[in-house]
Amino acid sequence: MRIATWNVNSLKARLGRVEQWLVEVAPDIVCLQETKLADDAFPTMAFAALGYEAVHHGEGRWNGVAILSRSGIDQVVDGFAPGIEPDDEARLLSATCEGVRVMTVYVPNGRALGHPMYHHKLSWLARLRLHLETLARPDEDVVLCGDFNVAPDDRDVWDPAACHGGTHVSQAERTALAEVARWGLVDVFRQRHQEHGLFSWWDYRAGNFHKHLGMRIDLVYASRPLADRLSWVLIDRNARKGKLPSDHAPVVAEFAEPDARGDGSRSGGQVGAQLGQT
DNA sequence: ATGGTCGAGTATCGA
Repeated sequence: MRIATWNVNSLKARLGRVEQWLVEVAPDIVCLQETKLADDAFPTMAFAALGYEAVHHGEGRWNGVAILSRSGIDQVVDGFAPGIEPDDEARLLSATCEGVRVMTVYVPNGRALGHPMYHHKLSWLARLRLHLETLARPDEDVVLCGDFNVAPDDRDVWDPAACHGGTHVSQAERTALAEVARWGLVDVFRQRHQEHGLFSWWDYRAGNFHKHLGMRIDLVYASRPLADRLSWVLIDRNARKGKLPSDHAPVVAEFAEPDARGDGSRSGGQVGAQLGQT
């Protein structure tokens, strides 16, 4: 089972590239973020034509998250589970696809340390932990993926000194993210690849992509039973290249079937951390 | 990166 996550930074602006990428990569399940669409503008038919059922939780101008699946979608929950203080923005969507509990998230950016939106971000991550506790169990197959707007550790930024004092790297954000993971999730990319400098997002400005000034903030968290079946995981840096790219690259993870071992044998050997290193 | 760019939408704001 191949699961992907991609912050597309406007699905309207990106639909052609997303369609082409789906054909090339053929994921079974896709988590999208920042569709920036209202639900009635979501391109359901375009995805159906490629064999995907889709659910979308959107609001219009900003945010917006979606799940695509080749094998059905049930038990859909928009936003936080009942009983948790609701989010008035469309940043979270949960569904069950082929026996896997799938959650797509677009965590608030935070703007600046100490800004009201920064405190909102920390509270949002605390509520995400409650959401997991409410909707899933760590001994099931659970995947939580998306744009977390937090770089989990210093290997995930180009220069920790240059980033110091900004959002995405503060101890409070990292602790809040670690609390989410402590529910019972593994960052499968970091489990498989330990090197510094493997990024999923690069600012559009100042040629940062070409200078390799980025961050790894797009993450695939899997519950232990699923993480134990990881065959390979990579960042598709090629999707950040060329005309009108998103500022994020997709992350793709392949998991073996439940009765098989995730030792990479199904992939025919070692698979690297990135596509398109140059 | 304190912004050189995008995408929203049409003046600026958010990332």
